Amino acid sequence: MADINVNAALNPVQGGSRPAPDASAQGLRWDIIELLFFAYRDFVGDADHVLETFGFGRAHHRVLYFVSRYPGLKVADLLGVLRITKQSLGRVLKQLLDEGYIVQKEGDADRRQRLLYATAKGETLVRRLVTLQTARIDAALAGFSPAESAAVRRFLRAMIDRDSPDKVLEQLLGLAQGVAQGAGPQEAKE
Amino acid sequence: MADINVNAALNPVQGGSRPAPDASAQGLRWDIIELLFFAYRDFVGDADHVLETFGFGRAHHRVLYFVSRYPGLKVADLLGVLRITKQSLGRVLKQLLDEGYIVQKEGDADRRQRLLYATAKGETLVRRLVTLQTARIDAALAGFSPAESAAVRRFLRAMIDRDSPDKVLEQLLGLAQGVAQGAGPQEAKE
DNA sequence: ACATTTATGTCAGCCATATTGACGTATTTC
DNA sequence: GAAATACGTCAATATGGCTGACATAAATGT
Repeated sequence: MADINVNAALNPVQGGSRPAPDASAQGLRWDIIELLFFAYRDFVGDADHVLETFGFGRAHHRVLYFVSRYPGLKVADLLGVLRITKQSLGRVLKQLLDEGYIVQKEGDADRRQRLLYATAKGETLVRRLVTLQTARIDAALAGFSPAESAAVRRFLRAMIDRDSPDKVLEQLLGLAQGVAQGAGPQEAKE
Repeated sequence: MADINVNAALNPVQGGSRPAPDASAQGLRWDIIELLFFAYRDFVGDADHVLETFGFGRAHHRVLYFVSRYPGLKVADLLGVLRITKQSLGRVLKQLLDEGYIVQKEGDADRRQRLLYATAKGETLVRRLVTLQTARIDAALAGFSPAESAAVRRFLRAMIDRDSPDKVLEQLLGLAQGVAQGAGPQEAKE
């Protein structure tokens, strides 16, 4: 019933058939923009549902995820990666510490640092979330040739700012692809 | 200086070299998960900067975008697409109406409906944002063969929930790929 | 040794965006 | 005429960002 009107209205203008009023859609990537929006929405949605049952939000997820993935992360690094302020991080981090998902350890060389590590409890939750999201990714990549999967990866990598003020994670993404060993800031300079 | 410690800590554990404490990382897609996070962050970041100068946020962007792309969208449809509540939409939509980016028209068949349309002013802003994001996508896809681009698109499509309660946009995504004409809810059933 | 810088934490308050619940109003439908 | 629908809105609340200010401990520089 409602569907009748829905369908009447729901023909995308720009990428579709109509001549498009003003400038038409010269080479604009409406399709990919939209696909990214929905893909990401559903991708994070997987985790959101689980997190809700823990009384956590996306902020907790991001913090716990990166701490788990990069054990010994400094608070400052985390701030750089997440691009949020100390104060914003403070709240969520405190919760994760209080509830035993993360622990802090004094830095060896620099005792001002509070290096962050996920506890077993934290690792368990992260793994659960990663497993969920992996299932979606696996399903999406089902039937893809190695070349096609590689193309997807290359695309995502190329979508990321190279020249960002991150320092930290941009290097990590250089690593994340397979360089894993060398700790140097080389590579990933396109 | 800080980089020394950074590099010491920043070896990803799961996908990397270490044996990984507990379960190891059996087939988990850490890399793609991370790539998606950063890719999306930077992708929406493009628009965020522009929107800031207009006093708008992401919420405004999403509303304006979909109204522009699917002229005549009903309020209820928009709520379904964005997955937010009427109240949340209300504020943002009111601003966009007040400032002349969007107009409402009574539905022909059903005069209770307020069909939404972007004004020229609204279209201009949307186009600017889409152009920005298109530039990033174009850059990312530079040098991709048609088959590789297609793989990227297929991946993104496959990441989206098929069985979602959206009705609306899931059909649109069926359309968005090229079916554009038929208004039927067929296709895209994997 | 003392001053400065750095790494971190924290207090207080603000803003944007989301939520739920309740209610109002016009319009369509049964 | 009653009920359901499409939409708007009021009020209260939560989350996750933000800025500014200030505190403490440890490292660093002169």
